[in-house]
Amino acid sequence: MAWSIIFDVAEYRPQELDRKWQQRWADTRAFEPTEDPTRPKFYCLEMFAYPSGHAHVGHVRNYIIGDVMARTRRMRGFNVLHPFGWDAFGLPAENAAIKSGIHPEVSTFGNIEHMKGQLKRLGISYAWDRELATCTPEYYKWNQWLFIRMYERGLAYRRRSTVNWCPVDLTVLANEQVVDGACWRCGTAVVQRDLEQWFLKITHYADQLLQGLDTLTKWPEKVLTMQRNWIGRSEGARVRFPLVGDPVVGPNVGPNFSSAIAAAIEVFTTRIDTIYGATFVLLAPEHPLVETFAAGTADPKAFRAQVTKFRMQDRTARMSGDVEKEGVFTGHYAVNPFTGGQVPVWVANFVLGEYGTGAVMAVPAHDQRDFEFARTYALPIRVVVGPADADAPSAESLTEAVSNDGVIVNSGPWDGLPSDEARTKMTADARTRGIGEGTVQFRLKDWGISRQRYWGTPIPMVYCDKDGVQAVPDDQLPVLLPKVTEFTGRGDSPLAQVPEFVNTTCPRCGGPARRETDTMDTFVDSSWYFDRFTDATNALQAFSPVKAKYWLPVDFYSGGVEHAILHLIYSRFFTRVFRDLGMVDHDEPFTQLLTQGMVLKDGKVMSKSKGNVVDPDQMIQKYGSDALRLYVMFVAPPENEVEWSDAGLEGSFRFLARVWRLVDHWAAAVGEAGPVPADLNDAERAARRKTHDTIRRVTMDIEERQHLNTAVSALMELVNDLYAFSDQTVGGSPGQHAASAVTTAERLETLAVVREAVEALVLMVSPFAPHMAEELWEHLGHQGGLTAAAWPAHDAAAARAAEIVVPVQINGKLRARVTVPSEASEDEVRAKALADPAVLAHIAGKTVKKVIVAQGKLVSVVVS
RNA sequence: GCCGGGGUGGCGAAACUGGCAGACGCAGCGGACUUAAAAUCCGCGGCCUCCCAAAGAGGCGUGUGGGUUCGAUUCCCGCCCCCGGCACCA
Repeated sequence: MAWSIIFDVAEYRPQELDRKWQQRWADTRAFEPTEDPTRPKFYCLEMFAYPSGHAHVGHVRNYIIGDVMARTRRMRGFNVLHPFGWDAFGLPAENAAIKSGIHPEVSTFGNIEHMKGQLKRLGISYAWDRELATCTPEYYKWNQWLFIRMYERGLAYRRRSTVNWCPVDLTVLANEQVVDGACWRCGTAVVQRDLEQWFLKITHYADQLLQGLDTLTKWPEKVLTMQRNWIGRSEGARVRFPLVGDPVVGPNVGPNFSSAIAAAIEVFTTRIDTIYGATFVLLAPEHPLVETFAAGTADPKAFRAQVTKFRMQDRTARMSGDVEKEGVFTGHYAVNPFTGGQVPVWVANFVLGEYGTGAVMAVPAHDQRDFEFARTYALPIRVVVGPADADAPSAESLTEAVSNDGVIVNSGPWDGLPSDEARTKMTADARTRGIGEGTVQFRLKDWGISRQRYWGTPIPMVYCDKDGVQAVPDDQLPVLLPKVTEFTGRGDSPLAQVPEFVNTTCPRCGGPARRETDTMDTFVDSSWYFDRFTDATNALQAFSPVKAKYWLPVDFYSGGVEHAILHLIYSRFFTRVFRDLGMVDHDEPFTQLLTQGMVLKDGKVMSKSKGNVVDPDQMIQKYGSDALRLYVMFVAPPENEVEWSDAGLEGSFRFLARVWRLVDHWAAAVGEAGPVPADLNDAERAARRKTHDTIRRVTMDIEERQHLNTAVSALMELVNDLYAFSDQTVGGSPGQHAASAVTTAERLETLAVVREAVEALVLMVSPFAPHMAEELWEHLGHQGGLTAAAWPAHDAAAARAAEIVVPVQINGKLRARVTVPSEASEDEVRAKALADPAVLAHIAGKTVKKVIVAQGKLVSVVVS
C-alpha cells in the first residue's frame, strides 16, 4: 500500500482552512479600520440585509462581489471600510408575530444571529465592530433626531391626505410602494383612505435630485433613467381661464384653487404655443370646482353619479387596461385668455387630480387624448400648428392629433413663429397680462412616512390640546418603542392600544398630551445607515462629521436593481438634508453603483415559498466557502442574472484543487529561489510573460471593469500555462504523480520564474478564495498573512513578447499567419507577409492593389 | 406608446480603441494511469463541403435586411424578438 506516498502532497481540505482562517481573522481583528489621513480610503458597501432568517446564494452573491472589491483594494494600499448591518424593522417580522405569537424582537435577533453566522462562514471581510441593527434604540434614536431637524425646517409636515391603504397589511403605502395599483409586498389591490399623515418634503430637492444624476457617471444608465422618469420634470406654464359669469363663483382668483370657490380655472400646459387651439377645458373628477358646479347642473344626481364612477375607475380599471375616454359637461364656460372665446368646461375621467392643477386646456388638434375626447363628444377641433414647409392640414382631415412642433398658424399675432419660440414669448405675454406664468412641474411627490404598524421607529411627536403639535425635545430621545405583547393584526396602530405609551405630558405646558402612535416607514432607516457606519457606536451624535468626512461618500455600492428608485432616491434626499445640516459636505452618497443580477433556480427567483432556495451552508459543507465564492463570481458578470448550477460549482472546486496542487508541488523548491534573473530561456520568458499579462488583466478586470468572471478566467489560463510549464521543465505535471513534489530544478532561473508566478497567482486568487490563499501564502514561507501583503506589481516589459503572430487577410479573409519580432517595422511585417507561401498562392495571377499593416495586429492585402 | 438594456456553439460566457469570433468553464468525446472504477494528467470540440480516412483545403457563421470600411459581434439606417422601467403626467 502506497498511502504514505499519496499523502506526501497534502490534500485540499477546504473545511479545515475555512475554520482556521476565519478564526485567525477574528482573533487579529483583521478588517477593523480606523481613520488614517495618510492613506487613501475606500468605502465598500453592499446593501444591508433584512433579517428574514436565512441568506440564500442570491443574497450572498452580492456580499461576495463587495468582498472581492474590498479585499483587492486592501492589498492595493487602501484603508478599506467594509461594514455590514441589518435593516431590522419591518412588516414581515410583525406579520409573523400575528401568526405565531413570537415577538418581532425575538425573531429578528434570532434571524440576525443565524445570518451573521452564514456570512462569517463565507469569510466575508466585514468590519463587524461596526455592525448595526436599525431596530435598536441606539440607531432609531437618530431617525427621530433627524425627523425633528426636518420638522424644524419645514421638511417634515403633517396633513390630511388621501393615502394608499393596503387592506391586508393594514397600513399606508408610499406612492413608490404601489405597483400596478397593488401593494408592493402582498399584491393586494390598494384602496384610498383619508388620514392625517406625516410627509417628508422630498420635492424641495426635486431639481437637485434630478441635476445630481448628471454627476453620477459611475451609475448604470438604467438606474439614472428610472430616476429621471420618476422625478418627471416638465417645463410649462400655468394659465388661468376665467369663468364666464356665474353667480356661484366669486371675484377672487386663487392661484392653486386652495378654496373651492374661484373665478378662474388654472391649467398646467407644456404646450402654451397651442393655446389658440384650446377649444374646451377639462377638470379631473377630484377637482374642487366639480362639486361646486354639481348643484347647478340639469340633473345633479346623475352628474354626481358620473363623477363618482370616474373616481372609482381611477385606481382599479385605469391601471389594468385602457379605459374609454369619457366625460360629462358641467354646464359652465370659461374664457380662453388668448382668443377671448368661450370654451365649455367638462369633467373627464382621464385627467389626473394629483398632477399639475388638476385641470387641463384641451387642444384636440395637437393632443391625442383631447382629439379622441373631441371626436366622441363632437367638440370643435382647431389646427394651430403646421409643418414648416407646407400648409397646415384642415381640422376635418385629421385622423389623429399632430403633436410635434412646427410653425404657429391661426393664432393672431403669433402666426409664423416656430413652436419653441412661441412657447417662450407666449409665456412671457401671459405673465405680463397677469393670466399665467412659466412653471416647472414634477411628477415626484412628497414622501408619506406614517405607518400604522408596530415594528418601526416611533414618530417623536406629541399632541397637546392647548399647544397643538409638539416635537419631543432632544434630551428626551429616544422615544422608546414599548413592548407590545399581543399582535392581533386588527385595528389601526398597535401603539394606540398601549395607554402608558400614548398618555404623556406636553413638553411645552406640562399638561396631559397624547403621543403620535404611527411609526416611520422603514425606508427612513435605510436612507442613512451608510452614514452611521462611519461612526457606528457614537452615543452623542448620529455620526461625527469629522469621521464622515474621512470615509464618505461610499466609493462602491452594490445591491439589487429593485432598489433603483425607492432606496436610492431617498438616500440621495437624506444626504442633501445632512449636507444642509452641516453634517456632511458632499451631495451624492454613492459614487459608484453596481446592480447585481439575481440567482435563479429552475428558471425562477429563489424564495422560501417556492421551495427552490440554495443554502450556502450546504454548499460550503461539501466544497468549502472558497469554491462557492469563486463559482458565483466566475459564472457570469455581476450584473447578469444567472441560473444556479451544482456542476459549475464542482468545476470551481476542481480549479481550486488544481491551484492547491500546483503551489504545493513547487512550494518546497521555490523557497530557495532569488529574484528573477535577466537571462531566461524561451519557456521561462513565456511563463513570465503570462504571469505579468495575467496581473495586468486581473487588475483591470477587478478594479476598472468589475468583470469578475473574466478575472477568474485569466487566472485559470495562468494555471493551465503553469501546468504545461511544469511538465516541460521538471517533467510531469503537478498531481499527475501524487508524490512528485519538486525539490530542485536544473535551472535556478526556472525556480525564480515559478516563484514569481505562483506568488502572483496566490495573491490574485485571494480576493476570490481567501482561505485557501492564506494557507498557500503561509506555505510559501510568508508571515503576517495576506491582509498585510501587497498586490503583485505589473511589469510591462516582462509582459511584452519578443515575437508576435500576425494574421494576414486577403480580401478580408484570413489566409495565413506570420511570426515577426514584436518591434518589427511596418515594412518588415509587410515583406514577411507577402513572402508567405500561403499568401503567394492566393495572390498568384492577381494584382495587389493595397496592403494595410495594422501595427502589431494584422496585415490586410487587397487584390483584384 | 415612451425610455433603458439585450439577442454570439448543446449550456454559462469571452472578444479592452473597428483587426485571428467562440478565450475560460460546464456538459460531451478520446487517450494516459489503474486488474477495474473514481480521482488525476493530456488531448478534441461552431456548422457544412471535398477526401475511404487522416492531414489538408474551401465555403458559411455573432437575431434579420441593408450601408460605411481593406476589414464589422463592435459604427450607421430599417425590421423582428426578449428583459426591465414608466405609462392618459397635459
